[in-house]
Amino acid sequence: MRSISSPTRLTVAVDLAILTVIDGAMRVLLLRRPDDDVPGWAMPGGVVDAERGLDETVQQVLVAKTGVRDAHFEQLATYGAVNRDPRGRVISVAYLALCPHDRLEGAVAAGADQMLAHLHTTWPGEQGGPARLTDAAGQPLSMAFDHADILGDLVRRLRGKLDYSLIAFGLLHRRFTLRDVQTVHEAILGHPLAKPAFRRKLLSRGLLKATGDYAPAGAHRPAELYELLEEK
Amino acid sequence: MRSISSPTRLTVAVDLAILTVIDGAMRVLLLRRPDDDVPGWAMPGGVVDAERGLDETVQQVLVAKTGVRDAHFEQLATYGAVNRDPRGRVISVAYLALCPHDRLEGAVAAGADQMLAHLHTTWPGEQGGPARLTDAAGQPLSMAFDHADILGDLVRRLRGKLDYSLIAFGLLHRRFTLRDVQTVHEAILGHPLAKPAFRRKLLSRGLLKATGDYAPAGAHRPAELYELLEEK
DNA sequence: ATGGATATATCCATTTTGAATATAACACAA
DNA sequence: TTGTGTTATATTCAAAATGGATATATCCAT
Repeated sequence: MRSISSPTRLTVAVDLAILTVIDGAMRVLLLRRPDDDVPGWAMPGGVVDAERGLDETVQQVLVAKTGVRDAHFEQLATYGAVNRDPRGRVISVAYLALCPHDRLEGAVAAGADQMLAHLHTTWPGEQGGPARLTDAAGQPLSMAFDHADILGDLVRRLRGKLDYSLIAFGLLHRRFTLRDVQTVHEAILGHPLAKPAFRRKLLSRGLLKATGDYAPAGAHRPAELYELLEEK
Repeated sequence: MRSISSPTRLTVAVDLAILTVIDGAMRVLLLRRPDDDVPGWAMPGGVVDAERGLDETVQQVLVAKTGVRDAHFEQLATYGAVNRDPRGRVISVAYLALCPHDRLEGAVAAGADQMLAHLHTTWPGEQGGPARLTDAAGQPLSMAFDHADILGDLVRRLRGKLDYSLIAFGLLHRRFTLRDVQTVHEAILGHPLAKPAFRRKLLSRGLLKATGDYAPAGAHRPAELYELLEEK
């Protein structure tokens, strides 16, 4: 068996969009780049080394930055423009990781060097374009590299897959109300949905099982808790 | 600005699923691996070098292997398991390239070392799993690397995007009949479609313009030729 | 008890879908 | 010229899905 002679080798990194929904708004974990480095905010990431697969590297970064071990993650796309990193050629494989908000809020303290930024789009539906990231005060954040483009691609993909994938449930706890699911859908889509139609379509997917228990509520009727059926 | 000290560098390749539809069947260009190399059939590909972006590399491979310059292509996913190439660590970014069949048949002569293999699935719908590749006689082909898995992912993705993307039109000429579009859809989905419903839904997308010309036909009514409206 | 709030259920008109049938245009042969 | 086979195109109808509005249920606070 012939071995590969002397091929070009490049730096390969994974970048993680660690996503959650808080108070009906998409939030993504961003880290501030060091001062003497590429300026701006960026998604957490790490270089892929020779002994680790892509998924292993993602899991490692996820645990290192958030402490969360069991988040659902999936690959988004790979970005390899020659000048996307001014320090040198880096191929970045972007991943999405989904997490219920309290898991992240517990492990990630907002500070000067990291935050759960608000994630918006300036375009409707699945049109596409860069995302807009803002801080808690609504001020726009300056993004490093092509990370605003990557996050724009992410939102477009989320909107497309929302209705036929289990993405929404990765952002919820094991048990949730139908309203919780609707809130997640509205946060991702960026517009409100009609409640009866949403509920009907969600239940008709045959994915959910009513538990018979009810969420603690305020001065109103409590909502029933559902959970995902395990598919075989 | 700090430069990256001594990060791990890996071989990065692009692999191309060059797809077409011939006589109602999906076909993909495969090359036979050299005898002293990894055995089996594989998609054409090339190593990404430091000065070329991913898309540039794809275009280069496409022209080198087929002579086709204006095929539509898009990224599928990236495969980076540690042992996917027995010769060493290679990160493979898989791409889909779409081509009308006569463009490929003209440039790619079927032979002992390359062929337009038949591409099937053994699973229905968008369930997922490896693809099944066969030669002109229907004999299964032994695939190198993880290329059967990649092609399975490709088919699943195609089936999901077919109804709301322009994928089908990348496999057709500039002018085509509605039946041509249906044939492409049926080839990708792997099952027949009802003609009136297909036609109604296709036209209601508002993508097509009737030309007033008709395709030469045999002993039957000729079909009108349509073309894609240019979107702005 | 009453009212505010939210969950859940029901209803109805409209649109979309699936499936079947009818008509049109062409080539070829009797 | 006329009939027949074949495929394209048009029409029709019932069933299903959808959007929107309204009604009812359950809880807490007053």
